[in-house]
Amino acid sequence: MTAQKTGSTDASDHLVEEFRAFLGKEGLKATRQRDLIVRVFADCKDHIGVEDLVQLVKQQDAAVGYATVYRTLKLLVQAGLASVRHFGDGFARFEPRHEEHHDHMICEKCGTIAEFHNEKIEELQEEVVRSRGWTLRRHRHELYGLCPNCR
Amino acid sequence: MTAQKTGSTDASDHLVEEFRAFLGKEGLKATRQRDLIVRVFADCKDHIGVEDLVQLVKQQDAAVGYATVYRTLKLLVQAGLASVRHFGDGFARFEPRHEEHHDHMICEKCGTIAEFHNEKIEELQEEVVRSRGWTLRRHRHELYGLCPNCR
DNA sequence: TTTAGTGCAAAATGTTTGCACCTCT
DNA sequence: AGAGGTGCAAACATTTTGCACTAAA
Repeated sequence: MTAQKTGSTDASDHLVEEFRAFLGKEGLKATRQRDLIVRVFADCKDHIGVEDLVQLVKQQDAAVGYATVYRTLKLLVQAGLASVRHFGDGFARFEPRHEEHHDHMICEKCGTIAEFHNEKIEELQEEVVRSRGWTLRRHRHELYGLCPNCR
Repeated sequence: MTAQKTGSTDASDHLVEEFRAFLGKEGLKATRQRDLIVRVFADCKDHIGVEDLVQLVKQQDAAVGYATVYRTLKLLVQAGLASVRHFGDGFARFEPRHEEHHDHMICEKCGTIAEFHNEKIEELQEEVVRSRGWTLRRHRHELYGLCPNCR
């Protein structure tokens, strides 16, 4: 085998597996680059931007280009294995899809991103939507403020 | 006077007034273009994109350029008279600042945008943030789904 | 061997900016 | 007169795409 597997973990192996399954099902091909990108993506911190991800990937294979990373992330999202977020700073952030849904708190000073979940809010959202005759498919709920360190 | 005032309303006159006050206070100048842009902005439907706004403005003065519209909107936001929203479709939407805060419901099929407000959700947000030692400055809460017509 | 993927560079998109000229104050 | 504004086109930043070449299946 020629592909390196530096930094592989259970989590990344698992995501690579799932992604390969998706590719197979869709008649798409598994490639060295896709495996690498997905593995790096699975192991890095959440809410990573493409720029940062490319840097990490290039540490293991300098030949991988932006286009491939963009294309792979798009496929991951289509596969339901990742989700995109736009926090209004101009570029997209990606995170592996978590089992449990969560929303985000963003520190406007240091940029820290934390996660939160509140079941009551989720229920109220449903209620708001239903009472107006709409159907809820997804939502985005972001709280911007100052984290404990920056207050 | 040379500036046209087609379509002027109480609402638009009021916003123009406020904006002029802001400009004066900041040592900036009131201009024909700024008046026009603000007037059109105040009278059109909420959540307008720059593209659409430019079209409306050009109907009254074809010489006004994109740059001026962008610059004026930025000033309006700085003045606290308008706010920007990014709904993830790539371009910014603007709306005049309302007295009462509200959030948005977006139809994923026809693009309709409705507004909602739920005080209980607002309180729960505050609680989430406070319990983690954060301070809430602003938030974004968007519900994506299907409107009654598109279900 | 056929179909899809890759890397590059060019294009596209939404937004900002440099500059010569114009216009408020 | 002088500070600031405008319109244009060029610059930007992020993301997408066309194409010749390469690699899975």
